[in-house]
Amino acid sequence: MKWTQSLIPTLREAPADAEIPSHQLLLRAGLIRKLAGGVYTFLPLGLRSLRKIERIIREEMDRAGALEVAMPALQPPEIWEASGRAQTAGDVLFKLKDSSGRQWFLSPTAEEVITTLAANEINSYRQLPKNFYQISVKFRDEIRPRFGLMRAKEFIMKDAYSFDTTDESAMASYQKMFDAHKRIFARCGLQSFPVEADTGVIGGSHSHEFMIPAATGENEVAYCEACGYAANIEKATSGIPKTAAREIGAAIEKFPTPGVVTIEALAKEPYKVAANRQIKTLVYIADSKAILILVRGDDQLNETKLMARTGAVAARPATADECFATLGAKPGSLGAVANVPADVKVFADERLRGANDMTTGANEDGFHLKNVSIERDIKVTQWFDLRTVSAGEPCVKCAKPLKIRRAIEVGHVFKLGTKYSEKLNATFLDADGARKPSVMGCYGIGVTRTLQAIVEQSNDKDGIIWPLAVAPYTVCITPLGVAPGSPAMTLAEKIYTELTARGVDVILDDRDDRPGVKFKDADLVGFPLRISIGEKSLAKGEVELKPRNAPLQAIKAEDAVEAVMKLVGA
RNA sequence: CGGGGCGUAGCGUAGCUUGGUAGCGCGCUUGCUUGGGGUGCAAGAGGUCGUGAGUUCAAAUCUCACCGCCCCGACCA
Repeated sequence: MKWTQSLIPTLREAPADAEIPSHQLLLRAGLIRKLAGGVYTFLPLGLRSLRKIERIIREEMDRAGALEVAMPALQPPEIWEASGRAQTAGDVLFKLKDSSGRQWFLSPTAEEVITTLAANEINSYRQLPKNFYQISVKFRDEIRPRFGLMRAKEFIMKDAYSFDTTDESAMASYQKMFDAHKRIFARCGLQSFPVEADTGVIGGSHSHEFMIPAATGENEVAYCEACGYAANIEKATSGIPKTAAREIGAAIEKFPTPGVVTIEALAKEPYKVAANRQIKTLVYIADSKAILILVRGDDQLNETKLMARTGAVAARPATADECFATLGAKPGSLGAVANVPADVKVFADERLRGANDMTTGANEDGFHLKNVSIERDIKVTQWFDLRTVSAGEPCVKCAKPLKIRRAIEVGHVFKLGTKYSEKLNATFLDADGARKPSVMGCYGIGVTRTLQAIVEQSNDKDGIIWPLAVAPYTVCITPLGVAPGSPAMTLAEKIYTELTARGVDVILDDRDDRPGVKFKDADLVGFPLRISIGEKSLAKGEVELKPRNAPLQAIKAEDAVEAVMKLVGA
């Protein structure tokens, strides 16, 4: 490709609405343009990288035995009603009507479609296991599109779905996909790491996310450098000890705390009740019903755990009015010792089990209770792990201190079990003559997000640094004069032709611009290799080979093609 | 949806407080110049100041509504 024949609209300055480096660079290097919030056009350069990522994905999925299919983006609501997700995932669904008034959903994912297919086409254990995948545009009515391609309303996703006869076989399919994902990200030049994850609205029992460490990531990951434990903060647990039991305290005592509505205030003079000796009482509205949650004063509730443990589909903190209606007091004086209505469930964090000598709200504004023993004085409906781990807590596996860092989620593998196959009748006749539901798994990669994650992970002050495998062009040839027939241009075209013939992606910067402009643009776009051809070095029979991430080296003009071939490993 | 901020040329921005001629840098066009890290000079083109209403002799500027965009939170590949 000749530069002047492509469209590479580089920008000196980043558009004001781009916040993070990768988003700015994708815009500045002329790879993408925004059409609307969360909706982007891929320009020629951006599309080339995208296609290379897709190709890697296809190769690895095929290698893992998955079968490529193409499912419709337009999906009938009935299958979503059947799976139950019309309600649970309703908020992200783009809904539209055709001219006859019939409703359709735009596909945010395809469990329902593939399970329907399996229900119709798979009848025998002899046909299993099977794994289907596709790479296609997905639509999600994201509450808040963000950071360019990172969270978009329309994006490209690879989604794969496995069907197995048994749990053990399903775990093997899961492991295959887990390994394939790992290889895909490695081949894209990404440093990824898998973490244990919550299963969310997709459901299922077992799940890992593939994370790319990045300060701008939307996820927090707790990990242990000693033993390798790693989990999304939404899922992570730690080996932190339970609250120490003390000598049996005296009877409960109510004491006035006028104006005290925070843990911190109660921890200060004149009360001096340490946060770890307080019980924090939270009122949540879970699926329209009030529930109470108890965590230690110095702990934070983990809402994802709350939803996962209680099975709630939607949960939010109660408003002050709702708290008052439930317990007769406002936030700041809430407690679970007295005045808890019989139909309000009380969920307590495991760390509080056995705790005594605790202080909590009295359900009377301006009063707290002390000498509370949680098992004696509070009717706990159920105990769960509900707290959020923090850095420095002992690892659950090896007790070394955990660390926490931010990361970008680029892939997610789930073991689904029979949730969908049962609801959508994806059953098969087993060797024993029994009809059984297939055991499923699903495996996603955010392809457009992966593209941006690569840029986020690999850039410097001058621009993008593309890994070889996913660069829009591998080599940029930069003649410093472009007059037709000039020595530099003639050699540039010769090298261009030879490299192209040998299967290397080359772009020839034939713009009649000053060298500085061309160098800056080549760095900004981030081509892995640049060959500069100018009169000075040409006088010595040399050209310059400049890897994007390594020092420049002068080489004999006639060695240029071989030198490139060696570096691209072809 | 709750909270915060912003909409002026392709990009970045000044002007708005205190109403009166829309300005700058980059980019673009033309000519000359320069020619190994965003060359210099000159001449140009490009704007219904997000949209609508209101106040006023007069609105980019003040008021209201709407739309769009960005950031923090809930969502997630």
